[in-house]
Amino acid sequence: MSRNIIAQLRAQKKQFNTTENKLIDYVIRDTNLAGEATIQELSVGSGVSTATISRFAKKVGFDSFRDFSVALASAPKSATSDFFGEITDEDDTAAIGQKVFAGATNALNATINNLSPDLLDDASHYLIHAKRVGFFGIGGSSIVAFNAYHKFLRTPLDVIAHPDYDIQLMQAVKLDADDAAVVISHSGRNKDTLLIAQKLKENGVKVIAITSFADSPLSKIADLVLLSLAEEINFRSESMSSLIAQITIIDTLFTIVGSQLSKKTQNVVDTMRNIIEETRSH
Amino acid sequence: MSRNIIAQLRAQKKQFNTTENKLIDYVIRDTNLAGEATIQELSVGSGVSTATISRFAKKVGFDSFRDFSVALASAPKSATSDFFGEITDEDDTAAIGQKVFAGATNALNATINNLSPDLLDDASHYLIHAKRVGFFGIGGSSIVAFNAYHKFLRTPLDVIAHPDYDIQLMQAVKLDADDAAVVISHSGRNKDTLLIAQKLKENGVKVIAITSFADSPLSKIADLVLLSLAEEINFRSESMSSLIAQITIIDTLFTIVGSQLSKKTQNVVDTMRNIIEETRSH
DNA sequence: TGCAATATGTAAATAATTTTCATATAATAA
DNA sequence: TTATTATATGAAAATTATTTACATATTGCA
Repeated sequence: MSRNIIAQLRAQKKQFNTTENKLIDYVIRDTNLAGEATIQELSVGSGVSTATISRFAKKVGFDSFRDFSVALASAPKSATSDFFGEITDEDDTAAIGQKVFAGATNALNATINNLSPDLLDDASHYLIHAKRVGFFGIGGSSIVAFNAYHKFLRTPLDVIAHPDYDIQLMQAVKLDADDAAVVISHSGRNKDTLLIAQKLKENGVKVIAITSFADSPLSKIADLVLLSLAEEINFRSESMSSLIAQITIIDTLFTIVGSQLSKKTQNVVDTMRNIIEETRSH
Repeated sequence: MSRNIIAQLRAQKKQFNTTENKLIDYVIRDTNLAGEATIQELSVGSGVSTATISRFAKKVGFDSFRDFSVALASAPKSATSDFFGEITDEDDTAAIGQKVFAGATNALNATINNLSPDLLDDASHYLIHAKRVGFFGIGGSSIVAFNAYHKFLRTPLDVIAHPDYDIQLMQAVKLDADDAAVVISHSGRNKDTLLIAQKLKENGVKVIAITSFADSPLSKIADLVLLSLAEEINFRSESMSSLIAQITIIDTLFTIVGSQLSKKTQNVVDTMRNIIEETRSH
């Protein structure tokens, strides 16, 4: 019972007559209400008799109105919509928690739905074949860049990163056409970040941008853009959720690169993980 | 109708008697089937009379069995389960991307479903009323701690953090009973982290732990534990997803603290954001 | 325009659900 | 441990919801 009855009714409106479309319109208008209603309530609301509704349910492929009703109730809702929205002064702790987490979940869904596997393939190809890989980001994005550096240290790739802008700029200037860079910026418009990207571009470095805006200056400079999407509820929540998406894009690249390297890489991962990451306290 | 009736029934099994739990078990075993069944079918399947089922529906807060049935039909399915699993050598780029993002999404859902608003209230109370707040984490968790520091710099709170273990230890030793600390560790067993937590505890600092394991040594030391949950597919993916959950817990605390402070705080946030975070390139 | 086919709604027939009542079970007090 | 009281359960009666039959209205075709 995973068919989406609403999508089906929308697509097939032309195949039904006037009375049936009266019912369809009523059901589509408020699917939640329709899914909870008895056939009598639906009849009063739509102006179609219960007998016709019963027949309609059979016509669209159900054994009974009851089965049709179940399909309405289980039709996909717009995900997490009840808890998705701007945090207001009236929100208590539970509501704030739900909204922050819903924002992050929606950012993840939006981002993966937009990410092209071909772009991911190209990006991981750049990383694997580069002599050296640099990760760059300013402000909040420096945390993503440093997290990326931290993760890719576990691969055989030669990677560099630094939290300070001045040192990032010096690192960028020293990279050349044999290298690759991942430049991370939520807006894609930060002046310092753009200067770094510009230097990289001038040196022929392959530039992978991770940003939220496809038409930003950073996207125009980059050879390849991976979008980290987040709903624009307000600026504060957007950049928080976007950071979650950025980190998960890095995780994905790291996993793809790891998967495409040899079994020896797996051993390096295990060994370095044990040394650096966690040591049992016994 | 956004309540998750299955999660509710699972959480409240202790509040029901033998016959009622017979019904609950039957319903949980196959929620899809139960959502489509008439009360008679459910009675035959579960061995509970239709009269008792009708009463049970009212007991758990519905007006009628029909409404209960609708709730079953519209209960959330296991999110993105089709793509949730271990990354294998046969996975192509698209599958890897889906699985990494599904792992992150599931971590977020598991974490928010377990987070108690009372605990969040207590944690934000500690933070707001502390003279100074320190964020501590080693290895991958240091990134979460530094991200937290970066975010809470935007609040009027006096906050400290440092990526190096030696300096974190020195900072911990200097905190006292007027202060609060957030200690972040995925496993809750890292020796360096535990030493820091121990020093904090000895000094009477209020310790908030963010960890994935409720019965870890860190949880035992802490005054308050916020769990960052992630399915244990394998160690690598679990700690990646757990980091996403940790960051989102920090985001939630930051938002709650911000919401509980004055409108003046909002202005501080806006001003500092413009100065530090992003500058338009024109 | 007229006729045949199809659709619709009312009402009767059937199915599903709720409530009542008698009995069983669990909890409590002596 | 036993007796009493309170509560739960299921069978059956009462009520509500749904489907189908039938009469009439509407649509499509020649």
